[in-house]
Amino acid sequence: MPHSNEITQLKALDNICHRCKLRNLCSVDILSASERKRFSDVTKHDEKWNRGEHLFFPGDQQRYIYIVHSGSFKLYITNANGDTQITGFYFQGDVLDLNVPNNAIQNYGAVALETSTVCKIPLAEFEKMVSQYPALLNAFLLIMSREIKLKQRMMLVMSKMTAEQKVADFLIHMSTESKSRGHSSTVFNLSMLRLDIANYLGLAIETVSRTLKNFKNKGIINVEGHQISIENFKALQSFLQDDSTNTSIKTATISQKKRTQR
Amino acid sequence: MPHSNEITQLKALDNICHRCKLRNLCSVDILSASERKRFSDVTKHDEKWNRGEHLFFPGDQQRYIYIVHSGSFKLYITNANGDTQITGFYFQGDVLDLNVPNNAIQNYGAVALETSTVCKIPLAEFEKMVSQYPALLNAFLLIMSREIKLKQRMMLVMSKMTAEQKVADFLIHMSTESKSRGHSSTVFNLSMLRLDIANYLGLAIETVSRTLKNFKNKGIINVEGHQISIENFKALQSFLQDDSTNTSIKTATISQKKRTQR
DNA sequence: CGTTCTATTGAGCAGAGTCAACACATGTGG
DNA sequence: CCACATGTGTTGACTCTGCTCAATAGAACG
Repeated sequence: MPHSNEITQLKALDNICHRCKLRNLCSVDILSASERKRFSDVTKHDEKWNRGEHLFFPGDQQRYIYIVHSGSFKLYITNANGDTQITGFYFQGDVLDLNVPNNAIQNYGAVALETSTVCKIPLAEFEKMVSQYPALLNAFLLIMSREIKLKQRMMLVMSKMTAEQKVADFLIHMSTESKSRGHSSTVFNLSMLRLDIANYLGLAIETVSRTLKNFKNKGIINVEGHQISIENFKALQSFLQDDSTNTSIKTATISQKKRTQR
Repeated sequence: MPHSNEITQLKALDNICHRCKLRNLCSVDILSASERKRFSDVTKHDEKWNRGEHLFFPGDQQRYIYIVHSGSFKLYITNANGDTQITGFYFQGDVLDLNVPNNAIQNYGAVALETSTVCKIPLAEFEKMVSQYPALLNAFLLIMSREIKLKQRMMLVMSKMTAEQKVADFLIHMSTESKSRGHSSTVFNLSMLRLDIANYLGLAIETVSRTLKNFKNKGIINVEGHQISIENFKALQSFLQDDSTNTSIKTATISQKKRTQR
């Protein structure tokens, strides 16, 4: 293959990968041009998944690492009882399933929340590359570390927050995610169902519905189906603050702190 | 240094590290003799920590990886409000803080639950070794992957289980941990306080106390302070099973399934 | 051997779950 | 293109688990 052709390909690749920004492993910042070329060659680009389709199932033997190129996915685990717990939502540029050692069987599944595209890299190839290009190791570590931190944080959210706080925290989180991808931090789309939000936060779906309504009535947010706009960001944040000093919109609700720590 | 001397040192090291078993990075199975020697040289062995002392604080800049050699630790995170959430307990052979990229500031702390000893490895040295010895990468991946899985599982525990189920699950978990270290799976010591258990599971301390009492009254466990013995393992497990088909000891309690999934 | 930490026990309350009915949207096939 | 079915979301009424408050009892430590 002539050299000029490779350059052309690489430019096209950069064009595609550009959208994935810093979370993407083949980011321009991390790898050299030749490394990227190698990466690109082993990657399957832009495969399409429809809403509700599984990227992979619990019990599958894992052979790929997935990078969300457009759209969104939910990750969930199940236990012996068939209870399921959504453990995270993944958007453009996020990396799925980095944490499964080669050929291990993962116990979780991933489902598209809307029409989405992913790039996938064979796990074996990826591991080969990690040992060859030390620059990758850091990116790798960073992603897994981020994953652990997010999960630890969710443990706190689940055990220490009231329903109101959980939903407020979720909206702030989604806002931040939207912003970090160059979109609006105040107006965005919740691609997941109310049921998914409820499951993720450890609430009943009715509670999520009521809480959103409540926020809307107070003028803190505007919500029409899956379309969300945050009208008063500070009010949302104030739900997460403790206590007494709280001068927030909170009117009737006697905002009682939840649980455990006294 | 004469060769025979190195051999002697290595034997002594193996003797120490033997206890750490498979979770330990310097395990005999993973590294060659020379690699182990190198590892040993950069490791500070067997430093002692008393109950209540911090191995590290939230906000510290991380410079070491810690391996629990004896005793136990709790890991916790805090948020802006000062709420704390215990995210895990760590015992002999467990690796702490593998997931923090070099020089990053971690947002969690670790506290000794009893008099304990740890080996510590400078993070920089460790990363150097990972890039040199590919065998380490796998061990590394495995540990982080295990960490993520545990946290994901705790999300499910916290959002889907009743208080009774949480405590039952915790006891089974502790039993498994004890067994995996070559100790008894039925008689063991809970080195953490009731408060820690409660915090970890997202319960009030009173609820933990009452649930343990309840299990004791039913003859499922025997508990005297921190000393636990499990009298009826199957009964404990049956709390985690769903439903109707449940032929467990559960007598009066109308065992209602919790939350969300219908 | 008192002081402080930790754990137990009881009483009462409320946040959020369950159950149930309905509303709205989307999609499918006759 | 309408009728029906199905999936999703909202709202109301009621219940219950597990939290809060409070008081006391052990353990541990200096």
